[in-house]
Amino acid sequence: MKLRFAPSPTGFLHVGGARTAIFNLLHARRYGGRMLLRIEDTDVERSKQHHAEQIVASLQWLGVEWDEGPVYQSDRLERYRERAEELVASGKAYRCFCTVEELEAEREASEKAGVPYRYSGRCRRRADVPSAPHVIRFEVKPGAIEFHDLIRGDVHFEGELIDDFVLLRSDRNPTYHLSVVVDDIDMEITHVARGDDHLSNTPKHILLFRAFGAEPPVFAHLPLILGSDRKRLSKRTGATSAEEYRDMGIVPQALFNFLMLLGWNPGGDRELITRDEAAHLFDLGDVNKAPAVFDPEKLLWMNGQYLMRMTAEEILPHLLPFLEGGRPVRPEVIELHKTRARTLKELAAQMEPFFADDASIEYDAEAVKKHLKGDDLATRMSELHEVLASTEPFDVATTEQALRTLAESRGLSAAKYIHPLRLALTGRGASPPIFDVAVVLGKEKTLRRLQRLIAHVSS
RNA sequence: GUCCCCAUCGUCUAGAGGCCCAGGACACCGCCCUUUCACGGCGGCAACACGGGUUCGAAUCCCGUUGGGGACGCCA
Repeated sequence: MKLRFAPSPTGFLHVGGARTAIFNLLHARRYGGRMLLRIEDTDVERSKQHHAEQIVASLQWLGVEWDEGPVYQSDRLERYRERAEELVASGKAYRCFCTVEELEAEREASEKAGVPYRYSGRCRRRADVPSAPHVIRFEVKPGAIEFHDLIRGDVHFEGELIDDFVLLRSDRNPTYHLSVVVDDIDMEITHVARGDDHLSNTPKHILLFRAFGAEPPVFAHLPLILGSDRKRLSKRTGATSAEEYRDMGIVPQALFNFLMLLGWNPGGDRELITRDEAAHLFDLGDVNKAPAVFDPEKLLWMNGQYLMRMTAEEILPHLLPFLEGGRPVRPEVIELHKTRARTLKELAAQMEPFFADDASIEYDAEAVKKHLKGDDLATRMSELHEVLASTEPFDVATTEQALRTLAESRGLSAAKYIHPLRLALTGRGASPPIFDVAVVLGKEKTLRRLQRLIAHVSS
């Protein structure tokens, strides 16, 4: 068994493409098959090398591995020409000398007449004049074309409704139909899992496989991923590329997991599942037929679930790009925040107070209004400073005990000390448990920041 | 327009004739935990598009309607 993911390098890795890659990989892994990465760059106008590189990088980031490739179709142009000529020689394809202008005129005329356009086939019997510019077209014979799709079931098309499609363009470069089929034969692909949008191309491909005397592979057409507008996911309704999700702080494992669940589920009520676990359960035949709407909100939730389950060491390499100037981060700081963030970006922002200079802590206006009040505030904080200064050891239990004892001795609630202390240490109204914060910050910084708050409220 | 496909809570889905007056998850709303914020726990809101069949019995099978999507390139 051998599967392939075959993106065309005309842009970034689209999440729809990413899911196709994931499903191909999972099916291959499940059945001990191989996975090929093939770059379909036969459209010289639109294909760009840097896009190919970005796609490769995105797949690596996502954790989609391949056993062969990447193979570039642009390296195999001669092979496609050769095979197209074979079909001409055997009478299954013919040279068409119609110009693009002529064809456009025909198309327009049909549209005006309100009849579905099909190429007239008028070049079919034309004598060979190979020196003049021409394309090579495949002759589609009437008759039903049927195939079994792993996801769609039995599908059938009428040959009468299929155009004589172009195999080789006038610039001698192959079209998608030719290169895909030639490659799938040469590379011994057994299963083709691709987007639904290719369903209507499949009968053409089957005809080509047969014309080449090859057995068509098993097909599986994946339903599309829709945006919240229920149309093909597009920029209009949100981020569409894997890169964008990486840049907003989504961890690759979470995106992989989320995408995998669009149209498939591992059974039970399980939702959090790793790539390697899914590799034991996945089957293309279990994929849903209906298209799925991409819900960014749920992806965020899932990312949060991954963050809190990952160790600080696992998070760190992903987090680094979100930290200013590659600052050193202690694992304890990550541990303190990872259950509170849904993205790496949020995580980095929440960790800010731990990197900041004591002098650069800014007090959140709303929190100030709420917690920095009372005539005795300065006194309270001074006493707290005094108590904490003599607290030994400076650990969570001891500092907490010290603060509570002080509060009790003054007949005040602990909150009267805790909230201002949080403001002093983080500048914010919300943070991880304050004694954890103090301990991770260390006695020195804690006292300095508290001192600074006292100065602030005394002035 | 022509061809093809799809149809369970707002969203992702479970469901392959009786186990379902439909289960889980996200989101939302309560409550609990917590003198913050999260996490977590408990509870709530919320769906079988519609109409005909078939059957003792239909979310599940068939037909139609409606709605949605995709494809109709010398793009992939």
